[in-house]
Amino acid sequence: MASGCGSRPGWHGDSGKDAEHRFAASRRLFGVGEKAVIKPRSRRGGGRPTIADVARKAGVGAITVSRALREPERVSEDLRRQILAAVDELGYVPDPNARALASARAEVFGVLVPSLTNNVFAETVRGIYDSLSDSPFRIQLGNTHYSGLEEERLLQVFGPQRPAALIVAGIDQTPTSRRLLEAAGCPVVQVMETGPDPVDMMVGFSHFDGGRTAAEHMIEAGYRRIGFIGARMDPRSQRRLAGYRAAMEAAGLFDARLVTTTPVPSSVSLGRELFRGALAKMPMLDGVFCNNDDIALGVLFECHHASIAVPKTIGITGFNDLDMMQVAFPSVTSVRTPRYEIGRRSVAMALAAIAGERPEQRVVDLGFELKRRESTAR
Amino acid sequence: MASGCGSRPGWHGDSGKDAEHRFAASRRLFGVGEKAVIKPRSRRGGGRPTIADVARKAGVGAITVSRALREPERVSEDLRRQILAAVDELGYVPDPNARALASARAEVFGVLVPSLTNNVFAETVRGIYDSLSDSPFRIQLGNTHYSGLEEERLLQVFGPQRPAALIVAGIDQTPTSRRLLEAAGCPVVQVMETGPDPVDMMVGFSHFDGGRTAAEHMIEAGYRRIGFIGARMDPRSQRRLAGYRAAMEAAGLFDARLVTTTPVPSSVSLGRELFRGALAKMPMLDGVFCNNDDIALGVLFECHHASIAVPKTIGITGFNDLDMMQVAFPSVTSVRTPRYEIGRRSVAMALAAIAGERPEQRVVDLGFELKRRESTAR
DNA sequence: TTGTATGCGTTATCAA
DNA sequence: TTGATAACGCATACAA
Repeated sequence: MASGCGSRPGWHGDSGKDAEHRFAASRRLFGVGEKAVIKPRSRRGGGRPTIADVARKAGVGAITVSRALREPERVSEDLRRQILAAVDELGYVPDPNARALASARAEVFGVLVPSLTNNVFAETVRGIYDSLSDSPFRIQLGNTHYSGLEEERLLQVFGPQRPAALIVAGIDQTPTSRRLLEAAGCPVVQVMETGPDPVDMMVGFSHFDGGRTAAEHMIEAGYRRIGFIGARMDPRSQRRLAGYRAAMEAAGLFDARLVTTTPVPSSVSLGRELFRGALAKMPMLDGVFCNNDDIALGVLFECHHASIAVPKTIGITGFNDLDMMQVAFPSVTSVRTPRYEIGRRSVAMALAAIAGERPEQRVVDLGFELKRRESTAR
Repeated sequence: MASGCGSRPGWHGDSGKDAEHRFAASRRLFGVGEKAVIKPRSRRGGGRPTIADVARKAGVGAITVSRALREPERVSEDLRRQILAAVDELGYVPDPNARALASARAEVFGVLVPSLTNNVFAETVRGIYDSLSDSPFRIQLGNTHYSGLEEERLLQVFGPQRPAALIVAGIDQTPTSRRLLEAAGCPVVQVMETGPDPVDMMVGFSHFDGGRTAAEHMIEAGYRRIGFIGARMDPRSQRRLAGYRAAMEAAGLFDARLVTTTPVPSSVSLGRELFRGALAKMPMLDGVFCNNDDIALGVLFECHHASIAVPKTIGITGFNDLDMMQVAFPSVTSVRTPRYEIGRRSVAMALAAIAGERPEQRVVDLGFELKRRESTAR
């Protein structure tokens, strides 16, 4: 039953015999029995001090305590000192739930990403966390699993929380998701890509240009039969492919058989497999532009296994420029993307909007940078 | 100012001229001006339907709606149908903040991990998300950055939210953190490691055993001067090192100069560097057990660069068994760790505890598995 | 099985 | 600058 997979316990289910499990027992400490002898004091509540306790101790009204904490400058020096002392002494911490209920705004950033393990999003999320770590804002992270429906569902869950801001990956929201984002009544930042018609704000770069730049580089380096290998093929990958295709067509080199894609999630081992398939299909391949660095690494390893010379026989270009690409043997050319900075910037923009500032630009393009390395140095 | 770094805008600051920014404008739609002509209807509130609206439409009491949603079996078929219809029609979604305030329990899992980009934790977190995705529980993720103080701070922030459960990485909490965890009044699961004296529950495996197993394998394979290379050196890495040392000492092979560690965060490029340093220090090294797979991959690449034969001249063993290890050239021996399953299991245990079930075992050891590959096949 | 009264801890409103 | 009062939206306790 505690197998972790398969059947899940019911959420509200018959709470069984509540054993002497630690916290279950601690629940009984509160007002449940004994029929309150004197005052019907708070039936539940965990004994934590409330704003009223602080107010009493400081000899002021509750609202003044509230103000002293949120807008110190609006409370006189004297009272502020007293209040802060009482807060300290009692160890008072405001209840975020009560606060959200009363103010109709939670100090929460909703963040929606398609994957938690893909380094690209992990880095972006890290940027968001780092930027918010010493702010009062919490983060509500949602994993859409690259699914528009999941995204809608999560947005529906996030909405009622009245988040202070929403950060979502991508620009291809479903109509329903767009409506939900617009109805959220808070700043919205679409990240990873730039594009027309932002819901509110955008931070990212052009994946089409990234793909084109990579392909152009390989063409310039002398490669001609350059394949495209892509896994997952989410909208951004599709645009990288489109950029690759544009470059290839401009050079009169495009051939549909050069393209190998799959909706299967990306991985190094998949990269190796796809490359073998591509090679079987087009033995005269002399280069590959990969969807991302994992795929590129898989290609590189297959070249080693099959004793294919890199960059002589096959040139390789990746995407994202993970740390390992510069250390690989040979080092691998890749397109460096500003994923951490995208996270930072998205928060900065949301924060500015929350503060009522009008953004200088609603759409921020952070660009990318081609890193030329040995794998394409013919 | 929107630079994303450096000075941050004040959180409560003078909200400036609130421009015609989209959401700022939408705020004005509500009761602020016009001095309510008829009834002083809700001053704030975003017009979203409340439980009272549903109750009215369904012709029942609010509490019945509440029950119909949380414990459907306690409401008659008829009413339930009517209520659900009204809910649908109105698009009613319960306010989680109000719910948390009223019930003194938020449907939130607090999750504390030391890193968001380290694949190990990313996988664990993914397991947690997957297990909770179709439950009513939200996830509050905190990044401790491998700092005990950060952990304390985050726990202090999580506490007042009254989370339904807390999942924290590691078993080396500071005394303060332990106190906070014990005072949380909810199930607590320490993950990644097993050990004595759990705060409440634990899911993981023995890193000491993992390190020892890896070292023993290399010794059996015929390696003698086996180095240890470790980055970050968090408590778990320390224990892996201890396991390695135990095995080496048991075989009479230990030498302090074989150990190369650094508190610097792990990366493939760092692995390469550390290995060069180790080799400079101990040229007769014939094998290395790495802290993790990133380091191992860096070692492998350096071997390629320096034309060192693997596994002949140098044997390599990694830790965690990332997908790429089996594809690498040569494939790399590694210790497979159940990180995703740890995430799943931790949630299952927490959920069971929430349901009042007594755990069969408070400490669950999910073990690990040594994957023998070419890199140690002498 | 259903409803009534009340409280959860905080902030908005408005008057002092 | 400060405070009394009334929400905020929902769930608990208890009665019917």
